[in-house]
Amino acid sequence: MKLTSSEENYIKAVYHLRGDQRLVSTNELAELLATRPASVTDMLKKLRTKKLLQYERYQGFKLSAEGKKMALGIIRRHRLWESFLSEKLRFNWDQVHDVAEQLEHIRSSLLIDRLDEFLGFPRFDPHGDPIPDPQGKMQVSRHLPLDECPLLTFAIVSHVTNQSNQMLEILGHHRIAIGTKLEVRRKFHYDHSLEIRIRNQPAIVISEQVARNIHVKPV
Amino acid sequence: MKLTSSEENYIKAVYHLRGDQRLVSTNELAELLATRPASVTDMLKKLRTKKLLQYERYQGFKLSAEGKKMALGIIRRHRLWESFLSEKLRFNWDQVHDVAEQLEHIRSSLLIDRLDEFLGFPRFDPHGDPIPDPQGKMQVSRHLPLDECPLLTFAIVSHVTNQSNQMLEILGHHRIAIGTKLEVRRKFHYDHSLEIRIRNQPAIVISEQVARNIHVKPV
DNA sequence: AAAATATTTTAGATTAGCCTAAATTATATT
DNA sequence: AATATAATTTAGGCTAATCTAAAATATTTT
Ligand SMILES: [Mn+2]
Ligand SMILES: [Mn+2]
Ligand SMILES: [Mn+2]
Ligand SMILES: [Mn+2]
Repeated sequence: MKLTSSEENYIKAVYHLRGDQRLVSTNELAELLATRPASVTDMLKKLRTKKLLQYERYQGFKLSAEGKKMALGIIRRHRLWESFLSEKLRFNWDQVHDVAEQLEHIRSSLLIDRLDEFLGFPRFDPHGDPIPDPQGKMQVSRHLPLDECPLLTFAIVSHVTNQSNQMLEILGHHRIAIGTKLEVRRKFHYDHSLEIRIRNQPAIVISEQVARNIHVKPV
Repeated sequence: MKLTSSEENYIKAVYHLRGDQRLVSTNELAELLATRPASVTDMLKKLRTKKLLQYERYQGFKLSAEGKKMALGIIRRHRLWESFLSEKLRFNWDQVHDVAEQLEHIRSSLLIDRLDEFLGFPRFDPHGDPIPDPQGKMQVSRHLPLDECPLLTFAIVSHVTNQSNQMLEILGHHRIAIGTKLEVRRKFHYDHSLEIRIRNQPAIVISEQVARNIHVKPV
C-alpha cells in the first residue's frame, strides 16, 4: 500500500506518541503536528479505512500491526537519511532533521537498502536514536537522561529532548552540543542539580530540569 | 520563489522542449507530461502569474529568464542525484531516472551544494548529459549519434534515444549498454549500415536506424 | 473565402488536505 | 445529578491539481 506524504507524517507522529502501545487523543496529535483537531479527525477516518489504525470516535486511536510496520519503515528512512547527511555530507546534528523530513517520503526499496549498505548498516542516527532494520527491529538505545547517569563515568551527549530557544541558549552558554563528552562529578540532593565537567574545562552546575532534557550515552 | 513539485515538473518539461529558445504548444507539453491539454492551460496561467513564462492564449509560450534559471536548477538537482545513485549506490543507468524524478524536488541549497562536493563536482550525469553548475552554466556535451561518429575512433556509449523493448532486444543481443566502449570500423553507403567493434569481440553490423539511436562520446 | 479539422481554452466536477465555527459528546466540578 | 468545561466531531469552505465535455479560436483544405 502506498501512502501520501501527509498520511506518512500522521502515522509517524502517532508512533512517536507511543500509539503502538496506548490510546492517543486527537488533541495530542494535533498539537504534535501543529495542525487543527478537525484536520486530525479527517485524517483518522482515512487511515482507519486503510486499516492502519483502530479508531472509534471520541474514544482515541492506536496503530494497527500494519500501521506500526509502516511507521517503522518511515522512521527507518528518516534516520538513514539523517545518518547520510551527517556522515557523508558533513551536516551538523541540528541541520539534518528538516531535510530528512522530506527525504523520508521518497519511496524506493532499492534506494533505501542501498543507502543502508552504503552507510555500513548503521544502528543509530546522529541523535543517538536507533535505526529500525528492514523488518522493523531495532537495538535498544543505551542512552539515558543525564540526571540518571552514573557518577564519574564519561558519557557523550546524544540527544536533547527540549529544543526550545531557552534550552538552546543554556546549552550554547555551557558549550554543550550533541557529541560533547562529559562526566557527572556530583549530585546535589537539595535541588537535584548536577555538577558536570566537559573535557578539561572547569566544572559547571546545571539544574535538574536541564539535566533531564539532555540525554547521554555512557562510553 | 518556491515552487510546488508539479510546477517544477512543468517548468522542466518546457525547458526540455527547448522552451527557452522557441514557442512551445499546449499539446506538446501535455503529451510530454502525459496529462491533458486542459490541465496544461491551467498551469500555464499559474506560471505566467509567477512570471516564469511568457504566454498568450492560443499563441504558445516560452520560458522567461527567471523560468530558465529555475529549469536549470531543477535539472542540476536531477542530474546530481542520478550521479549519486549511479556512482555511490550502484544503480544501473536505467534505474536512476525514476528516483531522481522525486529527489530533484527536495529543496535545500545546503543539501545540493554538499552533494555536488561529495561527488567531486561531476560535469556529466550517468547518461552523459551535462550537469549545470550553481549558476546554470554547463559544458557542451560531446556526445553524438553513432552514425555521425568518426571512423576508427574509440567512443563510449552514453545514451540510448529509443528505449523500446525492440531496441533493448537488439542492444542486449549485441551486448551494447551505456558505458560500452566501441569503434566504428566501416560505413556501408548502400544502406548506411555500420560495422562496429566492441573491445576484442568480432565486428558486427548494425542498421542506420539503430545507429542513429545510440549516442556516444569519443574518447 | 468557406468549410472542415485541429488546437486550445473554458466551464464545471472531483479529490486531497487543510481551515473555522458550530454542534456534539465526554469529563470534571459543584 | 445537574451544570460547567473540555475534547472531539461535523458542517461547510477554500486551494491546488487534476479531469471531461463543450465552446472558442486557429489552421488547413477545398
Ligand atoms: Mn515528513
Ligand atoms: Mn534523528
Ligand atoms: Mn519530478
Ligand atoms: Mn540523466
